[in-house]
Amino acid sequence: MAAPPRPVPPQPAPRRRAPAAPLGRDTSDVLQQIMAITDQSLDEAQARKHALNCHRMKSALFSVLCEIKGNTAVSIRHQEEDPPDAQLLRLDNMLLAEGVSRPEKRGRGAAAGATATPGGCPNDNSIEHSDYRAKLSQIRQIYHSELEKYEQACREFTTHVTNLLREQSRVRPVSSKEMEHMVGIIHSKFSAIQRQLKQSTCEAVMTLRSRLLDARRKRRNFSKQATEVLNEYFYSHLSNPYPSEETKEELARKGGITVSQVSNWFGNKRIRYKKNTGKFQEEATMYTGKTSTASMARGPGGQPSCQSTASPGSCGPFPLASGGDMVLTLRTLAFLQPPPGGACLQTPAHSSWQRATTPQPTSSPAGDSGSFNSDVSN
DNA sequence: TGGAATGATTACTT
DNA sequence: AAGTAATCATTCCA
Repeated sequence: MAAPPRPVPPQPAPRRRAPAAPLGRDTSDVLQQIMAITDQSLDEAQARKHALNCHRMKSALFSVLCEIKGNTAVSIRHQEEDPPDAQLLRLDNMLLAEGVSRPEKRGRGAAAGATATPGGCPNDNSIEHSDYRAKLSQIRQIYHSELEKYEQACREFTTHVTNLLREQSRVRPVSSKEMEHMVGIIHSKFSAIQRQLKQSTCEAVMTLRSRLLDARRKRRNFSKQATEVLNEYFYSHLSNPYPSEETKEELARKGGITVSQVSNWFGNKRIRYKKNTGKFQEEATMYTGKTSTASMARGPGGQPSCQSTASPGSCGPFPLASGGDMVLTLRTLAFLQPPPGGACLQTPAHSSWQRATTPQPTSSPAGDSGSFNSDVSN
């Protein structure tokens, strides 16, 4: 087998001294002049450039440069298509989702955040998120103006470089591929800047979100209506303050809050009540008075949604401090007679709650030793 | 302005 | 999965 042809070593680019044989003295001079341009001032260079353009050997020089270029075969590093950058894609998606990268639209903006934020009535959301929307709008404006600036600068610089290359192409061979390559480099540099812009915009949006949309930070006290509804249920089911899912839904609807807020409220209430029963006596009295009045007005069985009444023999832990609950007391008395077998027909009360809230004689500010612990719904 | 009240979150238990 | 207990973060009020 014949040995593969040895690659021809690239000829060194002509430096100060031109190859003597094929080129004459004129050409050598011209080349020297070209090389010297880099050491000259701008004005000198311009003058020299003009002189070169008008030089009688210009076309000869051009063809020589073409030949040299052909031989040295300066390969334009093939600019492989960048694979779609995952991080850039994420940034773009996020900016799109936040309504930053799309043109501003009325009423949009924080919608994603608003729907994700639990709690509060819808009005609250719109009021609280208006601040967010305003700030997001500012971010959007800055983002777009910066983006526009970068694009403008990119266009100008590309034009400038292209013109420069076109002009140079009069004295040296510049292929369209080279031009494209150069333009590609410029674009990739500018897109790096744009990525930076996108990154910082995303960070700004994230900060804004956490500052203005974080549910815990935007805590609002429930409306009086909601608190009343919840307290009424709580104190009227003191022996077993564990509303069912359906009841929670109903309470949520009545109070204009979410089911999870109802759950949170009952969780907090149970804990805090258990921890400091005495502190809640006044409140308990108030609500048990209210609900008993209401139930008297409604008559027996007036609370269809309250299915988790205390079971007989596991009466509510607290004495009814207020008067006006004669009916309740009598009803409670009735419950003191355990049914045959003593079985609980109702939802089983949570034993831990009952254990923990077993009435302590000292915890009753009313000191009414004659009254019975009662769940008013009984 | 400080402390109490309160809604939400989190780690853990049942 | 629902509840408890501790804690956080915010709001309210004297």
